[in-house]
Amino acid sequence: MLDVAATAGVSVATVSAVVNGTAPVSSELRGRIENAIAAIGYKRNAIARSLKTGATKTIGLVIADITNPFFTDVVAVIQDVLHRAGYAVMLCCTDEDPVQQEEQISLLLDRMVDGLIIAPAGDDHALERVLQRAGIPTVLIDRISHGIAADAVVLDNQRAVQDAIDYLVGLGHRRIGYISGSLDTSTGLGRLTGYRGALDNAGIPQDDALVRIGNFREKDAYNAAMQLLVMPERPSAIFSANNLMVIGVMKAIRDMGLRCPDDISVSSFDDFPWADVFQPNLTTIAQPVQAIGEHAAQLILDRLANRSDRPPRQIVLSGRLTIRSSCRPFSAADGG
Amino acid sequence: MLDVAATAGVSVATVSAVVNGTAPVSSELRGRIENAIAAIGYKRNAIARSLKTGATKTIGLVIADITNPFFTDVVAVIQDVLHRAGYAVMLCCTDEDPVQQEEQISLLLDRMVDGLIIAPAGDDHALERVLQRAGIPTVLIDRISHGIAADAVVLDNQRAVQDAIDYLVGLGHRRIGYISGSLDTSTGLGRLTGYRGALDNAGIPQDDALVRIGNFREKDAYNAAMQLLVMPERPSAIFSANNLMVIGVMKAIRDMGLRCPDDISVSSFDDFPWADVFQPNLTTIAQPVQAIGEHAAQLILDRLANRSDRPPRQIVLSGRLTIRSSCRPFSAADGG
DNA sequence: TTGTACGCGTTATCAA
DNA sequence: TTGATAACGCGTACAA
Repeated sequence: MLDVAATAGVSVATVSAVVNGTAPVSSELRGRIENAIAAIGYKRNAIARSLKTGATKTIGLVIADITNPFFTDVVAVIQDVLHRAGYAVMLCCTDEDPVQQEEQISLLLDRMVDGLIIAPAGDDHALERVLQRAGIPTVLIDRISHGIAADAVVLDNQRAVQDAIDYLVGLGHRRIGYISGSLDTSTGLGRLTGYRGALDNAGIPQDDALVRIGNFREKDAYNAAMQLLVMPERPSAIFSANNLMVIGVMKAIRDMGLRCPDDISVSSFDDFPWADVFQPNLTTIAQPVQAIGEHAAQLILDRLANRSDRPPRQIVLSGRLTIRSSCRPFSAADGG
Repeated sequence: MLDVAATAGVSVATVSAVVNGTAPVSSELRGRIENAIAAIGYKRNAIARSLKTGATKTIGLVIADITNPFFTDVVAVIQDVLHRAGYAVMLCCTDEDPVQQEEQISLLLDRMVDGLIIAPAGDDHALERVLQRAGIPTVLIDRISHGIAADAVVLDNQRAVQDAIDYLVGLGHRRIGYISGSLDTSTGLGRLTGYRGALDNAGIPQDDALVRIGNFREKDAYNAAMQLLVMPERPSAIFSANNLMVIGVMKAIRDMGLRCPDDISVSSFDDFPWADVFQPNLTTIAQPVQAIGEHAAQLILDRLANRSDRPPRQIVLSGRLTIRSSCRPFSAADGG
């Protein structure tokens, strides 16, 4: 910028004024300056700018797993909206580990991101403290941590799972296995509550042996499903609380020499783009990824624009049960 | 840092010395300073540091599509290695669009990333110029742009596709449809070359009508496959040049009332984690995503460490044909 | 309308 | 071993 000022024969203040359009400059000088900028190939140094303004125009995005199609869909939307608004986004993955989560957030905070969008891993109080000390706008997505008063966009998990289980019950299933996510998360909890609620509504007694923890991961879900499948009286249907886990469930079913939906019905949370071309066509709960991403981005943008300390907003969206062909009617006579 | 120095009763230089361990400090002062740091809750400002040192400890990662499982797998590995080395990574998506690509790179450059890892979209000369002017370490992954002399890690695309087509030919297929990626990319080109080479080796005449451009996207591939399927003498097998496109191919097959592999065999580039649990079990070319990510991260780290202008290194890895059950033997008697 | 000069939080150089 | 001070590149009062 010094160079530009020198070659244009003006002061740096004037150059700054035209670069930022912050003050009126005579068209003659503006021309000289613009020429000089083009000639030198000058680009404003965002680091120095950030140091001065205290804003990096960067926001941190923390998710559990970049390999999970649900998260990537949401990330794509968020990035799109934020980029359009002039923000860069820094993406970090926690691998569902609270320790890594703290490291990643610390990394982001070090780099002075202006805001944070987080899908929390674990209901850790550490997160609460870190966020408090950070003192920057934060929006929680997918999962919320109780005790953290922040903007959030979540799903009505309970309602969604209840719909799915209602559907299975309507098909005649009474022994429905449930592969749960980690109960340290609001999603894990909410979805399980939906399962239990549906059972209660249908007058089906709860059987704890039918509920296994899969921690939202394929491998754990595989083991969990295995335990379900070797039961003397195995369930006639299995519901998986997310997309990664249903892969594990299907592998377990295959390895046990069973077939879906002939021998066992399967349904899961989260949709796949290929769900209606590959067999079995999975009956799933599709999340409104587009809306989730847009709302999350908009919430953080609002906070960034209005420093006002108005109360946190929580946006609750609905999932949509998408019925395909992985679930079969069942009657007791089918054995099992 | 001023505050720390004040409360510890020392100069900022001394504080800096203990924070960075850059100069020996008497244990007494060190103690005072560490206490002061703890008391104040001081955290070093990375922005100011970057302004001074000229390094942001951040590297930019540019891919086409965060929704593509191949890219996400690679990104996960790269992030892991780079984080471990103390670098943050800023992820951007180009959506296969050279214009967006230039914008995203510009965004990254503005923020003074120390290095760039790019999966180029289009063989654009613009990229060459941008990179040249950027003057920072760059490694290309997946695709290379001719004329850009940079470190790169790519696949032997030609060999891999040739293996797959050889396999189909061995099964008796002679009319093999090919859904190509954009021919502006080295991958699109290399893979098509593999297809043509395999045909030549087998003495099968080239039929341009069997080659359709799908631009690496599901929707375009759907249309391309449709054109193949309505041909009077439709192909007995289709090869798709990537993972997104094979979904489109399968949708086209379904919409035409055809079945795979009964009516038509299908194979594709890129593997899926669920490929052997959902039907048809796709025969694919699996890329060594772990190795790609590790090499890419290592190359950029090397460049960052040694400013030496040693010649660019190109690492070429091999794909692995993974045979499942989406391809059937074919004889002319089968009709078609 | 334009220019001067200071400060943002660090690090690096040099002198003490 | 420690401290004073000059950059790093930019924005912005304030003065002209």
